[in-house]
Amino acid sequence: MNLSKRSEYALRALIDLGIARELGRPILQVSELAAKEKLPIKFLEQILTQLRQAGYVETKRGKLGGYALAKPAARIKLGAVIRLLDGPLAPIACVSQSAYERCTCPDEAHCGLRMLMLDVRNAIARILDRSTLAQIVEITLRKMRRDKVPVPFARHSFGLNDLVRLADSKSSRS
Amino acid sequence: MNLSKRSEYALRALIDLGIARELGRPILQVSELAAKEKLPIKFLEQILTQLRQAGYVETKRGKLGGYALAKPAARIKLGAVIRLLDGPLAPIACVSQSAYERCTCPDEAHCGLRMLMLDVRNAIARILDRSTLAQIVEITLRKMRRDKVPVPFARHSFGLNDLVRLADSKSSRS
DNA sequence: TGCCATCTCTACTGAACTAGTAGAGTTTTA
DNA sequence: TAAAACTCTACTAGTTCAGTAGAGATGGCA
Repeated sequence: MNLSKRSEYALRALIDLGIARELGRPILQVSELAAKEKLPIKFLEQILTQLRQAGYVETKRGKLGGYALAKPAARIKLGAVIRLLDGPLAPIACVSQSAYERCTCPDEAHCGLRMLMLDVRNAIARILDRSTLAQIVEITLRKMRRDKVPVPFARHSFGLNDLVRLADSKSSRS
Repeated sequence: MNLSKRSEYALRALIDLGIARELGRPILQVSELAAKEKLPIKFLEQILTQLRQAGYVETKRGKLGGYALAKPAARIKLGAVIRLLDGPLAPIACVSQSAYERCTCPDEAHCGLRMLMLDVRNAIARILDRSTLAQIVEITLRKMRRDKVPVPFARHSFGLNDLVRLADSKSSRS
């Protein structure tokens, strides 16, 4: 019943992109994402490429480039993301909707194991196919604000980039 | 979200043993189990050994030996069997009850991914930790009888063993 | 007693998968 | 034009999966 690291990192990255957009920073760089989640940068890059090819994110190349969500967070279903990276949600192929395969049991209609696993698969799919990135982002932000935890990617939380930008604007004005 | 073959075969075997006991045949041989489910016999043997060590089945060695459930089917929780063979039910370690491990995210309490996966883990556990072998066996048998499908391991479905026994009893009477 | 069917235990293995690493190449901006 | 980003392809060490193999122990029966 494992979620692979690929899927885990993909979801973390999407959630971060969702949060950042919500806070007015639509584009994040791989290095930022990797740093925040402490992920190997090259591996994350690969995953983001996969997400781009599937239409979840879009990229801006060159200096000041980065990744952004390619569609509204409300239209990104988390189940679909996991299916993309990890394959079917179902514990065994004979109860998969997206990748059904007959199993070796003589009579599916009277297979106890199958009935059980169908329940499990439906329970998983009910959660994952209903929840959208927008929901997760919203809940996360609400919780953080309620608990007065500093929100990541916020404009007002100054990072190195902000300092640089500030210095630039000052020097150009002088 | 995969169930390994190990777990799958273990559950199939347990269900078969449960059905067989219900029909008055408490002991089955590996060869019978393997034949019915079309599983590699040596692999199944390994799995049954594991089930024995964990106290789910007991064995009778020697001629006419075989495997039987070691406790009432109502006391065998399917979640526990899967945990034994496949490890924790949770998709990621930071939401596992049985094998919790901290993950790399800075703040678990405000991790969106964690909230989602906690939901998934609970949904899975709710099903698997509540359902017992007895339930599965009962449902399976009821369905089979309702649909008039021949029930496996039944005494009245004559196999080689029955013929032998019949021949024996006849010759002893004559 | 000896035979044979059964379970037991340990070791091995090929294939696939996982979680990366490496590095040269392309694009864009300042 | 240099630097900072993304892009693409290839490679890999380690682990897991799904078995296979075979010698050994045990118990029932003739």
